[in-house]
Amino acid sequence: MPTPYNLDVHNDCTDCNVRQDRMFCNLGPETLAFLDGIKFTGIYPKGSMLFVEGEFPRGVYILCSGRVKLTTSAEGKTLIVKVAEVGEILGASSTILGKPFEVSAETLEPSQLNFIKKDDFLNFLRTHAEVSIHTAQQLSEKYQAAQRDLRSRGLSQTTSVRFARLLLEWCAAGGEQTAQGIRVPLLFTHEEVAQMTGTTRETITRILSSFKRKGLIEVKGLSLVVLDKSKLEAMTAG
Amino acid sequence: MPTPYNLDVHNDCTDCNVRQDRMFCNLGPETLAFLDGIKFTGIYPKGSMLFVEGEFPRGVYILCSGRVKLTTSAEGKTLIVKVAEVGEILGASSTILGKPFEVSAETLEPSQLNFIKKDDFLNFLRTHAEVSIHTAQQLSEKYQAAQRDLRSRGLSQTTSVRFARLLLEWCAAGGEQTAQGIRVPLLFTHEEVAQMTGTTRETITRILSSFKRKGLIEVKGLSLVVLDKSKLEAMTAG
DNA sequence: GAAGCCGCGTGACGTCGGTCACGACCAAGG
DNA sequence: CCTTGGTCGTGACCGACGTCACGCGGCTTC
Repeated sequence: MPTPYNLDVHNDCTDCNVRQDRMFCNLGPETLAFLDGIKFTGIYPKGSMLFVEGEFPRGVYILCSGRVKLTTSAEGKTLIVKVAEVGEILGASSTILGKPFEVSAETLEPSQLNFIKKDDFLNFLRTHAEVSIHTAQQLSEKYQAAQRDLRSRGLSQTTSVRFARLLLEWCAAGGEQTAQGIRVPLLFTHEEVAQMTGTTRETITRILSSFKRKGLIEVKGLSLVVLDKSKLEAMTAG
Repeated sequence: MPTPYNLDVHNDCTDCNVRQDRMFCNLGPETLAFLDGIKFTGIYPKGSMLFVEGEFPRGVYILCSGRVKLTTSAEGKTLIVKVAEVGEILGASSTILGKPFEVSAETLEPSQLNFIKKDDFLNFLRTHAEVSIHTAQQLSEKYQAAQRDLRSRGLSQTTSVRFARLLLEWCAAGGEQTAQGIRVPLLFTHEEVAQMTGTTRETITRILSSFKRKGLIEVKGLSLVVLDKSKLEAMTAG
């Protein structure tokens, strides 16, 4: 059966095959059935704004497939806080606190998300301890990730180090070991990378050339090869 | 009855008078009684290390009175991530995830904390939905605070702006309105302020003098008077 | 009172990186 | 064919801030 955007749609949380450890939707059968009753499944094209910074939350989204970038902006500049992965819950902290969103969420590719209305979600938390705990786990992970980012920003002054760290994250997430080194796909433009590391496009271009000159990396078409991972790691440590 | 460090000790959570909205320990009577059964009250002098970055969590602490600073360090430098207030729970995210602490916690003054062992805490979460929800709320607030910090660091390049933001936070938290302006106590050394804003002691000294020269603030002994709050706000916005 | 130590003020210097400006390259589309 | 728009590369400039160095005042400790 053809689906919009060639997306593999999961209609039923109960027999969803992508549920795994630590994902929000990895719940017991009774709880999943309840979830099926309150969720609204939606398919979104690339570039959809799920919610915008400053807006009051109407509910939470669970990312079933695709990628979503979380950003915050001021005076023209944008900072990409995080790129959410499958299984994450988006907007939970704001919904729980009833405070405006502190980030905006935009799909980077066609994505499937389940929406849960605010009151349904809060009630879901109250009545299912399991869900509260999963939510607490997700929030803990987000908190720790933010913490690591803060640390990286606050303690390592140079942009090169932060970029090296980002490269290593890419290796860990989507790296493919080859003879020459680890190949990672280039999923972002220099501009976007700049927004992730909190710098400018020009600086990213310059750091890339400097890394190439030093023999740390190589760019081959649409992918990047990390030639000397250990040197990158040495940079981020020292 | 004299107590160590002249601290007003709360032995019994059930009739504790400092519980308020949004604090972790603001719970129903049955839940509080349960909490009383699993907690260990401790009094700590100034400078006690409650836990250290990298260590595996043995449990969580609830701050009953006093102030605790949360820090992270690398290569000699230290970043003060946050100063915890009464009612906060410390170490929750690491304990929930079973991952090592990503920050260190040190008392800034004599403080009372209740300790809950890891297994007791996790069981407390599972059996009391109310507690899970409170924990999720606390984590949401910490997450949002970290988010705001990240935003401030990533989008506003100048240190003056971040310092202005910190000043405004102090006004909101412990400010006292007077004829000339808002008086806030100077609770930290320049070095500590530098560690909060991610800069050096010298820079803080210079920014302070520059703010004085511009007529924004005045230092009177052990307190600081904000003369022109609106100008500070204008800085942080633009 | 002398000798520390600690927190603070300030000057000189170097550098990382933001800003501006311009040109090359590639795709889409009239 | 030429235009338009987006991404990438690179050079020139300069301002903010980290680093080093030193002096000063106050506080403990002997």
